[in-house]
Amino acid sequence: MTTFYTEFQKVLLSVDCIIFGFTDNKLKILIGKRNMDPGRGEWSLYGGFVRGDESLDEAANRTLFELTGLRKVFMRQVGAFGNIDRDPGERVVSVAYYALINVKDYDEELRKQHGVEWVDLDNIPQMYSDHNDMVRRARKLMRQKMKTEPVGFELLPSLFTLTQLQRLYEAVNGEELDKRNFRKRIKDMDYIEKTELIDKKTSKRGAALYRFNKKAFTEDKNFKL
Amino acid sequence: MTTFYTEFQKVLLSVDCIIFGFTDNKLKILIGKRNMDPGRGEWSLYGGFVRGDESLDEAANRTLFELTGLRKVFMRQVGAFGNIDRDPGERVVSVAYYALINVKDYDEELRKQHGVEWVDLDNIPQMYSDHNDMVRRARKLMRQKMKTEPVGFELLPSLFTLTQLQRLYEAVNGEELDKRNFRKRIKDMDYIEKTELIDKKTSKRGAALYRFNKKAFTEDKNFKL
DNA sequence: CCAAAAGTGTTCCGTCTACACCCATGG
DNA sequence: CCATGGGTGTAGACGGAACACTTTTGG
Repeated sequence: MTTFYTEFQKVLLSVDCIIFGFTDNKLKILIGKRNMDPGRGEWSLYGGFVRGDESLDEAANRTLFELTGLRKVFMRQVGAFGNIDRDPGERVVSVAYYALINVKDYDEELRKQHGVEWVDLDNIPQMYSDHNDMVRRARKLMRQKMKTEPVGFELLPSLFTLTQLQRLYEAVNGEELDKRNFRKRIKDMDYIEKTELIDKKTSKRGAALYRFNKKAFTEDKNFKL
Repeated sequence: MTTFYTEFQKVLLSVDCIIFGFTDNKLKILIGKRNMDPGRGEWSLYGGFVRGDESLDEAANRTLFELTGLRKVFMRQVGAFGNIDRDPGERVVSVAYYALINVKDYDEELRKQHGVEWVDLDNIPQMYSDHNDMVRRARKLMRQKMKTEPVGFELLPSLFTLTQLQRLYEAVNGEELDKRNFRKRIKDMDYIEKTELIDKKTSKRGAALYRFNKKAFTEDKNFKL
């Protein structure tokens, strides 16, 4: 391979993952304490370096897989973070990605092994470098996406109750929603299908379980929640 | 400076600018033919490499300045583009930025010297590498921004007529708007101020010139157009 | 039998949309 | 005097918001 651009400085590239989950009616992200220098011991997003044989998206997916063992996760780029001194060592530019996962799909043992935990989005500690900025921007994008595209289901089990779904949207929007209005809107979406199954865990009466039918949802339908 | 991360490959970083302008009632972007290898002669965005002593935002602003001589331009990051083979030479990861400028602020001589031209957004030729993707994503973000924040004025002279403003929004939305409804909405925005000045260039009767008062606009006002 | 969550419609109000005519002036 | 773009109000449709009671059943 010929070297065309010799006169410019090269930099290290990393990816950092903002991994959203939903438990106890709250939005959370996965963070842990750094176990390497620089910044050892500080709270931090999970990340990794981009290898020469992979694209940025691939690096992000691989990194997420390393941490969670999950594939085919919904992921989107947040953006590149490239302030000169963002990393106290040498220059590292990082590309942040956010991911939406169902908390129950993440094995608790594996989570502990990696030393990461679910932290309430409204209670994020001071983190290493510019990681708080990354989370802020990721959250904004995620919220936007949730409003206009049916991606919330990525945060729930494949079968869910309408109350669960409502609590999720309440957590995202940061405000309570009217139950009847919410359910009315859901009823209009034929790709959110009621099943015959009943969930008895959360109430004595039992709540109908619903399922998101990805195939029935086509892009042209305009989603609003 | 200590080298902490030795085992990872470094890459070249560039920025590419999607520079939006508005003339002849159409949205345009500035593109030119590449005058360097690889890809010499192909249509391309204007870009440059990121130096060791500047952040990504600074690199983007510097690059835009080199091309246009303009400072303090509205610019936003589009994202990082990092497919392995996006550059036929060695690996280059590029961070795209979009900018909104008033076409008349860009000196025609300077433009010609750089060999770039205003090309209709709906008529973009095949471009070098992934530049068409960058434009697509930039356009999406720009459209989104224009709908929810008062940034359209960046594309217009500081004094403008309501018809100009309407044509701009029509170009962005890709559909005609009702004149009376449009003007009604504008009237409700007290930070779009009518001046005593009259523009006689576009009509015999003359049209009132308006001005956007940045100070009068506060973030809490929710903008919708 | 009662506590606790599930489930279900209607009315009201504000917002958006559709729509047509007069005005001022330069050529 | 007429062609051209500038400027103005109202009525009807639609969609979103507010709101309370009945059902089921495990303990």
